[in-house]
Amino acid sequence: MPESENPYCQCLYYSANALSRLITKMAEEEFATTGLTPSYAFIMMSLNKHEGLSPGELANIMMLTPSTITRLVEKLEVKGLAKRTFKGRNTIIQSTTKGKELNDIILKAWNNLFKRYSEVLGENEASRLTSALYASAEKLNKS
Amino acid sequence: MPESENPYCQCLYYSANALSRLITKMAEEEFATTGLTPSYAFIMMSLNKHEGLSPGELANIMMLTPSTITRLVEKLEVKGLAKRTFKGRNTIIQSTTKGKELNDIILKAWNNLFKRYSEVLGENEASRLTSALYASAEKLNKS
DNA sequence: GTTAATTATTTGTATGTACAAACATATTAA
DNA sequence: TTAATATGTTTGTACATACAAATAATTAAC
Repeated sequence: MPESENPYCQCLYYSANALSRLITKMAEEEFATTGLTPSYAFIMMSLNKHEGLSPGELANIMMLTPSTITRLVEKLEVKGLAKRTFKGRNTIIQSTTKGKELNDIILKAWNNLFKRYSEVLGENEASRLTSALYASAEKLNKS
Repeated sequence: MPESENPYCQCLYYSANALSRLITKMAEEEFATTGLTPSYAFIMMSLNKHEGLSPGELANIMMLTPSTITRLVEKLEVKGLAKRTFKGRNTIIQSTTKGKELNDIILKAWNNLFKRYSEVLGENEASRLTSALYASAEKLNKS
């Protein structure tokens, strides 16, 4: 639909969600090689980078809520990619051997995703858009 | 988290989704006065503007799938805000009197949403970001 | 040292969204 | 005119995510 015909195109809520759905679909396609959907893949990347993270830390990194992290990690445990150890009121989440073995494939998929949307949007435009999005998310997060 | 510390801030998937969740939350707060969540409010605005839309048309306007539209409209029917009439394989969705009465409140909420995020991001920056998002969504949609 | 307040995590429940399959109708081709 | 194909919509099912409440554990206050 051409911009002039869409009454919602000047609404940040509408446009941000439209883009989010499209890029999520593309990410799902690219991460399919890993057997994971993007959220899970991002958590695995974090766990493979840092040896032991709490749900709270992971929630911060991912900009998700702790309860969502719990839900996602439960499923990674079932797949044998992550494990939790409970210590008092704290939980430590770690990648398993199987999880670490996945890392290269995940990074490759992530890179393919980057290349794919950069081809559609142009590398500079994609980069500019991403920075602007992240900066705005930071501002909204703090407001 | 400062940009330099976040390894995902240069990923469009990550940033777009982070922003999407934040702006959706803000929109939910602003549209709360209407008794509707943002998606429903947008559908009502469309129905109040065009006298009779098919699920397919509505899906196009909203950049959602027809099945999602069916689901949303079913609930608007339960609330007495919309009604469907079936004609052959086609469906026509219309706003009810009760739905039309909501229009002013919805438009006011939408305007408040605009003002609120413009205050946080700056009106120019918000406007630029929205245009860039919409343009990119269009490109991805066609690719 | 016991009580109160705070913090970290998980659970119950709800919601928006999509995909694939199922229907139902319309259109085209033989 | 029947058979084959295409189109529009709805249903079954699944998933990521969040909120509010429940747990559990730590820290602070008296």
